[in-house]
Amino acid sequence: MEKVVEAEGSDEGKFEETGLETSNFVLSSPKNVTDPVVYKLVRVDGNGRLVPATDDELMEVEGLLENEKRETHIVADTGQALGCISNEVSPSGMPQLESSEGLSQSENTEADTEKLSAYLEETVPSGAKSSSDDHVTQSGRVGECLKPLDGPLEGGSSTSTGCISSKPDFSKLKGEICLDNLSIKELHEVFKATFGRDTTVKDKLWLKRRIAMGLTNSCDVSATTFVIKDNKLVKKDNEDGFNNVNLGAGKEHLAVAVEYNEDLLNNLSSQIDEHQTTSEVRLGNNVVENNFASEDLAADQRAAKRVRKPTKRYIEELSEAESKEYSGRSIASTKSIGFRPLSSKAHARPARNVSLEGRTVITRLDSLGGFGIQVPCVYRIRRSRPRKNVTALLKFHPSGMGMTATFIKKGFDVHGSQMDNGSMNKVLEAKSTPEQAPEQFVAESKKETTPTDMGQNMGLKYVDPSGDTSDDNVVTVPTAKGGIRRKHHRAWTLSEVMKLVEGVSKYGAGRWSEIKRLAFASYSYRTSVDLKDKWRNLLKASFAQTPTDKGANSRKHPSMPIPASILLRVRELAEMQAQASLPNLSTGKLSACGGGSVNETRPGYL
DNA sequence: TTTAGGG
DNA sequence: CCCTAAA
Repeated sequence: MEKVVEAEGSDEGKFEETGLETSNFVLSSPKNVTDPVVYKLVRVDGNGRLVPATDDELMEVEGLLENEKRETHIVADTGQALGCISNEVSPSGMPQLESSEGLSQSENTEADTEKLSAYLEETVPSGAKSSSDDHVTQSGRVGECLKPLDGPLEGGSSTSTGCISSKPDFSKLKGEICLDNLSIKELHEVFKATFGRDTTVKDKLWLKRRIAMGLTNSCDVSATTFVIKDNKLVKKDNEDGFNNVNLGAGKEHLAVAVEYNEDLLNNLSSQIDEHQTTSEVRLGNNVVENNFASEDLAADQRAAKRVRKPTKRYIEELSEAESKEYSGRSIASTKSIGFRPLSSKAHARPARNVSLEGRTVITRLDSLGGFGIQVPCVYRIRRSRPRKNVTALLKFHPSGMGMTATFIKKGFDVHGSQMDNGSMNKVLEAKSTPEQAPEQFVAESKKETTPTDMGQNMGLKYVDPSGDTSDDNVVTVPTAKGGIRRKHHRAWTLSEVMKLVEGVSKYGAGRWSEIKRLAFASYSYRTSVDLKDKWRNLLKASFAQTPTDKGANSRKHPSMPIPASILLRVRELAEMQAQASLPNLSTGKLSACGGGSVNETRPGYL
């Protein structure tokens, strides 16, 4: 808190490049951060010059920090809203926010997101960085980005809301869930029930927040007490009466310090989530967790993830992830790298382009504040089907590994230089599977909006906090035909199940690809087949277990107990559809065939 | 490519 | 979950 760092030229350049012209915002260059608590105090005045914050400003900022700790989420939210409004008002490409109130507000938001993205940039040395970076930045100033941002906002909640109407009940808690009274162990259970994965985090607050996020489909869980009712967080303290005035404070030359606040990160990740594609979303989530870890809350959790060491599989997936996930954004990222001051950064972070989704932890050597510091990075590796080519390749050439390695290495170097390797381009093209863009989601959610209880949760953005951070267990199963096939297992989270149920209710069972596309756009894993299988299982479970209501619930460990409410819904849907399809066919046939055909079916019985 | 069903 | 036949 005592350090005031001047933003680097590179950052300045970046902002200019990205065309930011808002009168003032705060820069952050986490690179210089030596202590994960806060940082960067820089003031920017109208002409874009950077001025190191003075001690006075520092004090001022400290005051603000107090506020921010509590109100950050609100600030961000209102800022968003404001941004939307002002953008709608002046869609003419005049993104400037005019009212002084609005100015300072959005300014703050922008600053926050900016900082966060900067932080992300640091924490997530991936190609996604620059794009997400730009994205966020733009969303702050250009209207176009706010639109897609608005859509998923509704859609996200709409999809999950419908089915949450049956509250997730953890057998112990009905209706109202009060996380405050739970022990850590209980919180762990709830956590698992909510996200389908275990956590080793022992921090109650963290758990509560996380769970609350999951249950409320919102990131806005920065309250200090956690009582969840009707999927909404009941806050004891400060009501929403707080009206975004406080922070506005109408400071033209505002120096804002941003701490590594969970709220901010959550908000950011949610914002990113809005319009980023899956992998980036994952990154966001990872960052959140990672950050928590850096706050020594989830250290062990991270440690758990670090266990697995890179294997052949890793290499394989690595290369695949690179080609598959990286492709879409790689263009953009290289582009942005192009106009970036220079790749001194890039050199500092060789791990950057390894893989967007890599879950494997790589510690990269980074220079933070002049010290060489090992920064653990969590990457996710895209789950993928085994590639026959690769395995074949590896079999044939003992050097197969080597090849793959060089391939990857190229990925490293690709950076600014163009990809000279034709084959690589080819791979990229071939493998590039542009994930379903948010737009689709938006459109869909718009037209699918049902008048039910959707409205209330409208504004809440849902980030499946467990989402992609959960481990994917890869188990190798020996197969008869000599090969060994890998079995990926990814526990279905409650939210996924709910999405699925809702998807089925909307589009009907059997239209898996539709459901996958529309309701699971953000889950790049979960193929339509997966959905189908899951539904099949749900069906089985619902019919098998509904009679004895406690069946699955009493069973503790086996697998995540699916809330009875959901099973009920499943059964209803199943029956509905059974009756929806059968009568149609039978009536059709009967009416068409008339009485003549009666004999054919069951002559003896009639 | 997507679905359905078996393993 | 994976695999595969059929559409």
